[in-house]
Amino acid sequence: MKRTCLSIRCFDTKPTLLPSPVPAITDIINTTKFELYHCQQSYRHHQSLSFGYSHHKTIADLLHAYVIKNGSLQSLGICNYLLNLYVRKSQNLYHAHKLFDEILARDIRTWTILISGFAHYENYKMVLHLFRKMQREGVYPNQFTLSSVLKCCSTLCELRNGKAIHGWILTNEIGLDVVLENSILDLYVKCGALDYAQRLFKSMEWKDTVSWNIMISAYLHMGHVQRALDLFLSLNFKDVTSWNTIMDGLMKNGFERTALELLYKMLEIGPMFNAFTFSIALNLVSCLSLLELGKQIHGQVLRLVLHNNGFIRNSLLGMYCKCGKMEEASMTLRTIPLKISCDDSLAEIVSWSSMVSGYVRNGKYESALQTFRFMVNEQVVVDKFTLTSIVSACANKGILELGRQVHAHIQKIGHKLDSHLCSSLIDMYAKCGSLNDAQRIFKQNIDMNVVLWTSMISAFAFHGQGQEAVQLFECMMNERIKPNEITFIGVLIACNHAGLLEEGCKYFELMQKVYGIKPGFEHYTCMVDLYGRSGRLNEAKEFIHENGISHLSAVWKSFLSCCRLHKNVEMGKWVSERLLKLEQSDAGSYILLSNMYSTDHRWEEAANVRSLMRQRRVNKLPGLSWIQLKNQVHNFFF
DNA sequence: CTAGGGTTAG
Repeated sequence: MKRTCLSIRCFDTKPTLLPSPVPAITDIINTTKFELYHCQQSYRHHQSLSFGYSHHKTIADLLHAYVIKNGSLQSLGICNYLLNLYVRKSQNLYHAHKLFDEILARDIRTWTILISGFAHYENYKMVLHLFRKMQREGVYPNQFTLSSVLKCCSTLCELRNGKAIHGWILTNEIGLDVVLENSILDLYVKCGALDYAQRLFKSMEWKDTVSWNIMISAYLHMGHVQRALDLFLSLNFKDVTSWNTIMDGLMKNGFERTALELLYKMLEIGPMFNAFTFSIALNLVSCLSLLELGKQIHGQVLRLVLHNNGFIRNSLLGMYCKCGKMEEASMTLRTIPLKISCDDSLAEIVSWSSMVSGYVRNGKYESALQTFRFMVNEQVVVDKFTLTSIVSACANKGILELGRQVHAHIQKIGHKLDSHLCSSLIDMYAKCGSLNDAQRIFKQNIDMNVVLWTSMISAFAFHGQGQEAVQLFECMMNERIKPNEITFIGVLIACNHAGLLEEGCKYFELMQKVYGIKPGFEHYTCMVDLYGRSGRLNEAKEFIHENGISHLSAVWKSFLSCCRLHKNVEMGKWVSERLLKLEQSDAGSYILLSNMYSTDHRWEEAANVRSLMRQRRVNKLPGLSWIQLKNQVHNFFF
């Protein structure tokens, strides 16, 4: 039975592979003899080799063997055909490269097939290597090779190489068509050379819609939103890409509402949506948390049978994750189509890592870890994206062992720790109590960014080592790394722990005056805490009024615990009245007040607060803690 | 030319 299936498959697929331009090969393949030979061979191949060995590959290999046997390697036409077969059908670039070396008389087509093949599989180093070799051998590149090489330079941000090629084209007077000029334009944009792009754009005789679209995306990449919008609006003819580009760019620059307006406008007067539009629309929906609109788009996606598109599926998944609908997200994940091609496998990896990060984002660490275990069992590729989320889950669950295992695993497979993974690991070791390990990772990392420094500063703050945290913060500013709002939260907490009132005030001012960061309620709470803990209750009160933050209950809670710390019961009473007005049903406020009375041995008043809680039916959730001993988690209630 | 996944916040 197996044999029949295989033969049918081979015969079925054969016609698509008929190499019509090369008569010699066509003759061979058309003979029954070859067909039989091929089927027998492929049957043997299927038995001896692991599954996944495609019939295309078999055909290319057999043809290769046949060609060598018959001495047809001299025929360039056959060689190029065979090379193309390796590149396009069997996707075996290794064999293609080997064959390429065997071909003695290579023409420009031979080079083009191989170079565009490597470009297609994003092996850009090889593309550049082959291009240089080609130039050394004195072969003149054509438009196809040039556009492959230019795409490669733009992906690698190789501005120097790109400029050299542009110069070479100009001096050798190669015919520049719009397509090639657009590639160069895009190269300059991707490398961030806006001035070069503008100069080229002005000098271009013919500009098509693609050229204009590239300029729109150029302005958006540089953050010149208004210029991009003006350019977009001034276009007489806007294609789908123009609309897609402007909406995506507006969203990424923080103008989500404008992007949404344009989406509605596009529906009314613009061109038909394509797959890109749906993906962008779904991302827009997640940014704005418009779940209902998202569901409508989901319906439309199903109606148009676009749900098998990897990008769209992942945008859907991301939308549900960001809206907190994990059930729906997991449903989307479960509908991965069976057909898995080269592009789909990446999409699948992205789907899984989105799912894991979604669980972590929504605080469902246990589900994240479960998904991870499932992935390992089912041999789904776990890459650095998934690992980063998993380490973060370990950090928040305090599971040092798994965290260490993941760290060891990363070292074993030789992954370089990038900054995201490092920050996650630092955070994990710090939260699991191993400050030394956190420090070791921080020191071994070479490319430093804000998040990395912030993680380490917070790690010190977390361990009560305020002085070290502040020192590190000073180092960071010396290195001219710009702190963000989260960095300042860490620094202010550190000042709190070390009782550094003056420094805290200094940094709070620095944040606003030098770095232009508007304080959020976390910063205000830290400051109130800082004043309060130092015993300056009146200054804390003044601070609250000066900054107009008396409506924030977190601020008053922090203030109240300071009153308890300094046994200022009268002030505490006054504060708790305000607090209870703000939040009638929050157990925490009652508990704080009652605790303050008990600290001062005013048992009766403490009991009154408790009975007030009962009257108002406010329940305190019991505290829960746990410890992991020998693979078993033990829970404690308070 | 345009679309998808990760880190820091007692």
